[in-house]
Amino acid sequence: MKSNKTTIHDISKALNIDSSTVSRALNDSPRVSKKTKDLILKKAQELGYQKNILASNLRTQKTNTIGIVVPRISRNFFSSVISGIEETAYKAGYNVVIGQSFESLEREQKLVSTFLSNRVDGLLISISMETTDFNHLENFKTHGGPIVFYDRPVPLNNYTSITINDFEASYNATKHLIEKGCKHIVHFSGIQKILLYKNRKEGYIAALKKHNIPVREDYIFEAKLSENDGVEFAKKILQMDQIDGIYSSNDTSAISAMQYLKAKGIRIPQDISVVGFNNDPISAVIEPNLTTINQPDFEMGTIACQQLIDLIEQGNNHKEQQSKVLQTELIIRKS
Amino acid sequence: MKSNKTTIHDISKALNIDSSTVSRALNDSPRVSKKTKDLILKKAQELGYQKNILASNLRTQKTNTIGIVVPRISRNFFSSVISGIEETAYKAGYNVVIGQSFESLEREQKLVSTFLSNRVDGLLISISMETTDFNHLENFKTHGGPIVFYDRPVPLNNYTSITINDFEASYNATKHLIEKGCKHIVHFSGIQKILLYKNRKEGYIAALKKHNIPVREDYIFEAKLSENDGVEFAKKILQMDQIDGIYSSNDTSAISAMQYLKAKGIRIPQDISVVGFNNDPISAVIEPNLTTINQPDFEMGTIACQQLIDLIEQGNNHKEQQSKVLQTELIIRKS
DNA sequence: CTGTTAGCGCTTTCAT
DNA sequence: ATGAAAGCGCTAACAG
Repeated sequence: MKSNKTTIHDISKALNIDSSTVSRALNDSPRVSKKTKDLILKKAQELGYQKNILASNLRTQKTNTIGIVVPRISRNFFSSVISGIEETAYKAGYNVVIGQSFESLEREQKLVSTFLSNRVDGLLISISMETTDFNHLENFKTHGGPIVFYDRPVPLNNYTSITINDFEASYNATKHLIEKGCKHIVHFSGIQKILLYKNRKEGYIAALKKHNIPVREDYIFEAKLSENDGVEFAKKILQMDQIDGIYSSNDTSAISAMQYLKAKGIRIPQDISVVGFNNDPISAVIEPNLTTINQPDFEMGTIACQQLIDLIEQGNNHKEQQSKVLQTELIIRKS
Repeated sequence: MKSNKTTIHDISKALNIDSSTVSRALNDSPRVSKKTKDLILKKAQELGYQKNILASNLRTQKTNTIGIVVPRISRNFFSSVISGIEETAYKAGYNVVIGQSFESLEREQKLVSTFLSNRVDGLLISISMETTDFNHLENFKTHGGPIVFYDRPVPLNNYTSITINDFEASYNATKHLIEKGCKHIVHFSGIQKILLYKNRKEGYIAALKKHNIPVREDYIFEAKLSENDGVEFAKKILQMDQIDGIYSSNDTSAISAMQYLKAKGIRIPQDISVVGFNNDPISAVIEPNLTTINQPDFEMGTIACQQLIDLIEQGNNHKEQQSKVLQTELIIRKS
């Protein structure tokens, strides 16, 4: 009643063919004659046979499963990445299991440990904002399987990672504002411990320097995690006179800033240009004229997943790690 | 190198204790003395032992894993439900695997079949919009394990389901508009084959009738799936004179309608009241004054998951199915 | 091309 | 309280 009891042995008995042959036939091995194969397949169908993957996995020491660790699936960027991963994984015959870290190191460690005990064949991970210690990942690599990092850069060598060229994206965004004539550009940034924000800030600064615009520390707003930061940012801006451009590399605070302004009935003046680092449709709705930096999210998923599969399937052949840096695209919306 | 080779037999040999005792100790069985238990636990730690779940699962015929089928994780409502599920599942010692159907019946069938072969202990599913045939689910129930449906109602008996009282939510939303003085209320609806939209439409109609307001078919806009429908809706509204209220039970088209209007620079006049069926922050941003129907998303996840776990753990004791209908809450934003 | 045999690592009677 | 032994269902040498 409970379970689908038909096993290869049932087929084996019914047909008087050894179970190993049945197994081979079911796996479409070339070492079985077409005749017996057909016979077996027919019988299998008839008995409603379904392979017991647990047994198969135990035997082969392979689960054909990829573990994904993601900060949170509700963020548009990440859910697109996941879709890209799924697509690639399924095509290659892999399943995926997803776990959310919710930006907590502790949860991330638990997830990785769960994936390890569940013997996923490899790991795709975008580290949490809290993650500065990488023991759990080193451990997974030694005892579990290959790891590919996506989106958030890590200060580690000998790992494959698929990231976005944040520096360049930031540089271009800032350059875009400068070319529109902006001279006083505020930058919404994030905690500098996180490489991503650091790189973006550096891109911003580089663009200013290149165009001989003085870098003013009071134009750089560094958010912690909370959304309150956005409100603070908005208030600060309102008190500043000369601002003619905003470049945000931090969605969360930018959105909350905009919401705050909107709630107050304040519109960002037309003569202030805004560029946001954002794949979320919400930003386009708040500011239809916002120029956005488009990140290749789905593509990032496909590439990261493909890399991981390559690593899994080639075994530990000491192949060189092949990290990739993807480019972004500046989407300029017209009013 | 590849795998964490330590097994219970290694511990067994190292300590000259039978592997069965080791197994018992590791599972904290009361039938092992505290002394040997401590000894074994210490050794296990020392050797970096990690249980091979695959073997354990094979033996026990249980994976401690719950399969979740969701139309798409990027929708805010669903990602909240998932968070609720995860929370409950982890607390009870279950893992979850998530699969997206992308509103396609075919993908849904594949997912369910994958979950079946992977021997998940039970299934939580919100069916795709295409799903009118339920064989894959009947099949899962017979050969796999219990199923709990969440959010989207299904025309099946003998299944547990956690849904929202769409009729009442709709009724209340419409009533709210009527009480604000609206007499010409447009309703954004969806395909009537889908029970959810049908129930919502019925709630809308019931409220009108109750208050002696004529039901006009030309006020009911039925969307297919595409976002274009929203644009059509917006255009229609612009051509109608008397409209003083909008009640949307269909997020997708409502949002696209609003985006269209916004892009055209048209604001919904203050004298038109809008109620939306929406847990998505995007709507609040588009229309800060929008009154929304708040659905208990996270809670739905916890309840559905708990129900499923109960079903899994009680076995097939023919316990009655306990479906639940959750209530919504009308969130009235003040200008 | 097919059969024999052994075993993946764990759990679980059944003895003792 | 512990040990012996069997087996979950599948796959993979190795023979023939």
